Amino acid sequence: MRIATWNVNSLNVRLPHVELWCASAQPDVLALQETKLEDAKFPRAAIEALGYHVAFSGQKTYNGVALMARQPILDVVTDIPGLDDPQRRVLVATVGELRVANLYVVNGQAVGSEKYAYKLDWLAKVSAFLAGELRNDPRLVVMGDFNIAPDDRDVHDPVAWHEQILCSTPEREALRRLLDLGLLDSFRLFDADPGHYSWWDYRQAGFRRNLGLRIDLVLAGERLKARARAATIDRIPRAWERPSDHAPALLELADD
DNA sequence: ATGGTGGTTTTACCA
Repeated sequence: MRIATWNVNSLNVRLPHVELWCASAQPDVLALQETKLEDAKFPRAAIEALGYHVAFSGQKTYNGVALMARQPILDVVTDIPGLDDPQRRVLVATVGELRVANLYVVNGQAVGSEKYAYKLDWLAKVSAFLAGELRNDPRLVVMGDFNIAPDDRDVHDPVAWHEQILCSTPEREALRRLLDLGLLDSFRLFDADPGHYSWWDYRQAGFRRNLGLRIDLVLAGERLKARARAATIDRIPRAWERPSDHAPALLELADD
């Protein structure tokens, strides 16, 4: 089965991109971030017409997450105990035998800012919640826009980004603590090389010049490791007209 | 050169 995550930066604008990409990539599970749609305006019928079940947690203008799946989506959680947060960034659900967490991690704006403190606090609380999920069922996949490049291989210019937002040591340590619960960065099961990115800034012709970061991750519970067959980033939709600034990241799992 | 692009209940804010 194919599991994917994609920050679409407005599903209103990117619905045709999602339709086109699903037709070719045929993901069985697709986590979307930055839908930027309140639930009453979510294009449920258009997604269902593609042959998917869908669950969503959105708000006007900012944030918003959704989960599409070929199989029914059950036991949905969008609010985490101890994190009373109007920002819609989390959707955890059961899809077949998998427990799936879709995260739109806080960007953080700048190291040392109020939003940075919120990011680190958010990561600690979400990680504590996911620790419980992993204890319940280690067939957990945690995917989304992490807004953290795990290490310098994931950064086009590690000198320029040194200790900057998305790359700072406290952010990387927060991600490490999440991984240490028993999750694997699936992309790194297959490719240890630098130069693979999932996000390119719209500014400065970032994509054309390949000035990217790998911040969109599919983390797999260690119990899923033996079933992992491939982990990739599909850059093709980043080159389409009026693209999202993110590319989809995928994990292919063999059947149990 | 402290900018730049793109999205959104837009002339500010977020990424």
